[in-house]
Amino acid sequence: MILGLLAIESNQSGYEIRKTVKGSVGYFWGESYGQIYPALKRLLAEGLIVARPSGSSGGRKRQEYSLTPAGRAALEEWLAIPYREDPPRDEFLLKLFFGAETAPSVSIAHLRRFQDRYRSTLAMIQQVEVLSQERNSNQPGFPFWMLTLKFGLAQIRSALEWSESALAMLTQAEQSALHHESTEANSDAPKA
Amino acid sequence: MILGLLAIESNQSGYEIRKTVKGSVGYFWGESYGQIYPALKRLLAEGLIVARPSGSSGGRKRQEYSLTPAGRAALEEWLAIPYREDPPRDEFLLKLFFGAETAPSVSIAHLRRFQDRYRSTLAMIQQVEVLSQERNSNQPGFPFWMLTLKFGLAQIRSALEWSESALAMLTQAEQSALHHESTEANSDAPKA
DNA sequence: ACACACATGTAATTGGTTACATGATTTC
DNA sequence: GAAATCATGTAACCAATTACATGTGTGT
Repeated sequence: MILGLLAIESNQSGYEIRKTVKGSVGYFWGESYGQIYPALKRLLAEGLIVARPSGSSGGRKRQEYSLTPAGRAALEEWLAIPYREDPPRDEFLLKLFFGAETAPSVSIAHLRRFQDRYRSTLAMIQQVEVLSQERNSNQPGFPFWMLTLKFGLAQIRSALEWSESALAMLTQAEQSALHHESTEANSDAPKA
Repeated sequence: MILGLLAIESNQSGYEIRKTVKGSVGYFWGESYGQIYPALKRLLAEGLIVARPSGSSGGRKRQEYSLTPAGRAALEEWLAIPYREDPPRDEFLLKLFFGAETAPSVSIAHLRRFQDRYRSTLAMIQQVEVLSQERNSNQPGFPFWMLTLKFGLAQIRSALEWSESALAMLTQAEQSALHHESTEANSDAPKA
């Protein structure tokens, strides 16, 4: 990822890379500082990037990195390797799968959280789309960036559609459960 | 996950749990033996499950596990905790994102691989759907199982749709690239 | 006789997060 | 002068895969 980002724009610092990530590949690839800085050192040691101190624009002294020819080659080599997908781990789906082992309200809460998150990432991606179209449409990578972005949009939209029907089903189930309860406990006439 | 599976069906061995996983939650939650057996030991030590040796059905002597009341409580407690999503890491999208840094054929290859995989998981899930409808439709968990399954179906379908248009775009780009090459090198009249 | 499915486990290694530590510069 | 942002890094810890190790019963 670092090599790729430096290929698109060189002379970035570790801090900057982290920020660039959040604004571009962030929704399908995240890295922490604890990952980036050691990685930069390693890449430097392997001669895939070069460092250059730069007049501290912000706070501390800052290192800017760029690709070396070897780094460029390593990037292309890596790109050609078939991607591997690691075993999926979706805690949301797992909890939903076991929904029958607990109260319906629990699953409903998960679903609402799911919707909230997806709605906000949808908004974020749409914003990135607009900004990117304004500023990057002339860059060679642009078509590919749009491709990944469109993928995200499609996935999120289908997820949100699904979540609507899922939520409808669950709230209905909860209603009938409450109804059962209240008719059963009717003779007690509870106040709260 | 183990607690959940044992809640649905008790008296399962580690080996069996692994198999059950593959046939049910497999496409959104995977575990390896190196994860399951230590976890079973830990759960046993914590008193959340109990072991009982069972007449070796297959090869070696076999341990069957079931939930204890404490395990049941722990499961419900866990289900109530808001799910957390860990940082996404989609190598496919990352490689596609950097598509402009390499030959179009590379990205096309990734996309084809993507389609192949998704088509086969689609087929698998559809098969699970049919089997589950035949055999589990009376179980209390059934509606939730269908929910997660429908989610998978929706995601895969939208991914495949997207991949068609993406592939169309890339093959077109490759064609025009080839065309350029041949017209540019026309005076040389290459044979291969 | 051989392979395959049943069955359980461990060790090495990797990959990655989280929290901590530090500190300068800009902005309010 | 406080807070936010720029900026770099390390250490502790955890989760999880992979490969290895072992062994039996069943079907062909």
